[in-house]
Amino acid sequence: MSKPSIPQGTRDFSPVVVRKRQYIFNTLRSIFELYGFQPLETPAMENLTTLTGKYGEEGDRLIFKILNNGLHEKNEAGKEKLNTEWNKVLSKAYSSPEVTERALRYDLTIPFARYVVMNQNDIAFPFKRYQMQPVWRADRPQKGRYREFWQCDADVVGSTSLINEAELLCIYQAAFMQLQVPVKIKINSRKLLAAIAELCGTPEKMIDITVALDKLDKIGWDGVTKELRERGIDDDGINKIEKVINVTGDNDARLAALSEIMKDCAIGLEGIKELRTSLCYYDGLSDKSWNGIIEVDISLARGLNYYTGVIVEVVCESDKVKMGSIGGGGRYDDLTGLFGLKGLSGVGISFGIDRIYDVMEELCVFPEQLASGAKVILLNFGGDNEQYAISVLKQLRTAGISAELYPDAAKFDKQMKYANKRNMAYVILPGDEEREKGMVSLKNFLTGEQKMMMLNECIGLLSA
RNA sequence: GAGGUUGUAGCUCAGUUGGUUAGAGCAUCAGAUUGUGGUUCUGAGGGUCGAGGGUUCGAGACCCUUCAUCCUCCCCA
Repeated sequence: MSKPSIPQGTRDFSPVVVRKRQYIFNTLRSIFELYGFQPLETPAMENLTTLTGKYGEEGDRLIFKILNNGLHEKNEAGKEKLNTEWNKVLSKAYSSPEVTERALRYDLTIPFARYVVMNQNDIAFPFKRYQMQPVWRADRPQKGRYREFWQCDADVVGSTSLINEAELLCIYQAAFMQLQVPVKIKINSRKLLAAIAELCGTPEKMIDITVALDKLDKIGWDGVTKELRERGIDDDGINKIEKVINVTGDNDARLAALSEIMKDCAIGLEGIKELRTSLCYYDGLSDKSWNGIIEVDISLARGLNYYTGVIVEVVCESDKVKMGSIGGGGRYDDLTGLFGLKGLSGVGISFGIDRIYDVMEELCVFPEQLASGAKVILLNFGGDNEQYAISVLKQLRTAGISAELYPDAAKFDKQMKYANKRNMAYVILPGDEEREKGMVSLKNFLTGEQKMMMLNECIGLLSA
């Protein structure tokens, strides 16, 4: 049995799918450029030491490691050493430079931080970059989760201004407006979550509280209560958290109510002030014709530990589609500190390309013309007619018309069927009669209409 | 890391309590049709039933092992 296959959790993208994906990429790219972001690409592989320890214990296990080449060339002593190291690698989540020194990138953020640190002398800060590349995780694939998937990030480093937060919100707005995906943008601040932990009298349990709160959508308040208890929060604390997450009304009302609850908590007030300022800048920058909403959501936590300020998440708001988060991001105060460059603040957002694709497919919002391929095909009647077809083909392409010639003088029926399957808009039939008259017959494949005409007229028609 | 699902033609899948030579649709190729496509009609090719072992007179079906696959939990995007 030698049926071909592809590795688990990877996908082929057929022509139509690639066109649709490129439509998403192109849309996002043009928006990033409009906002002054610059493109960046980094290698598929990084040094393993760059990646390990950055994603937590769980994350480290999911890094795809690349086997060193030249493993067989060791001398006797080397072989023995390699053998012991190899066994260690096999027995647990462990890595050894003897066996592996490189790994596939796990996300775009750490390579970006690495790039910034390496090029700090050349970069003009604040540095705004966007990056759209595949990343790899040795995770167990399941629905909507792959071992190779694309991330699309936009970050600003080297500025603490909340104008950046507002601009990133605008980018989200513009992107989902253009892609015609109805969304809600949820916004919160890690400082408010820290304030909650402080209110509970357990500031050191902020991570526990955020992890539990993050599940509110999934497991409901009862589930969260249970989880909070397990994580060592007392009833008094839980009551306070309940009070905070039950704050309702529009964003102004929510923030006002929160500042009342947190009036004695400096970090909470700071978080509220930041949210107010960000939303104020956003108000000045945003497109008022957008019909989505931005909502302050105190239960929004985001999994990643490195966020320190404002955090956002985008969820699809259509009745027709059930989909979780399709984007998210936030501010992180010291990401480059991991590589020795301290005090550089950054804020970034990410688009979940694969999920956005699924949502758009479900909502049927891809432009229709993406489906068609080349515009016109010339049938091949062989002999002199083939020569004639080639001269016509050349003139069409010179005129900028996407055209192709059926390469073999196959049966007429077969060529027509091919044209049909390829979704061609037009067919040109350069046969004996056309060649002798120096004309072409152009058939509109949608209407079935066919007419013999001069090539110039044909080019004019196809250029329209 | 834990639990479950499914492996039969290129693709999607039928296949009865275990019973002769394993089927269908789609796709491919040929013909009806030598310059008019999507619809028809006729015919053809194509399978070590994921792999290995076992039970049986007899296994695609039952048992064991193994590999692959998809899904759920954990975690994440």
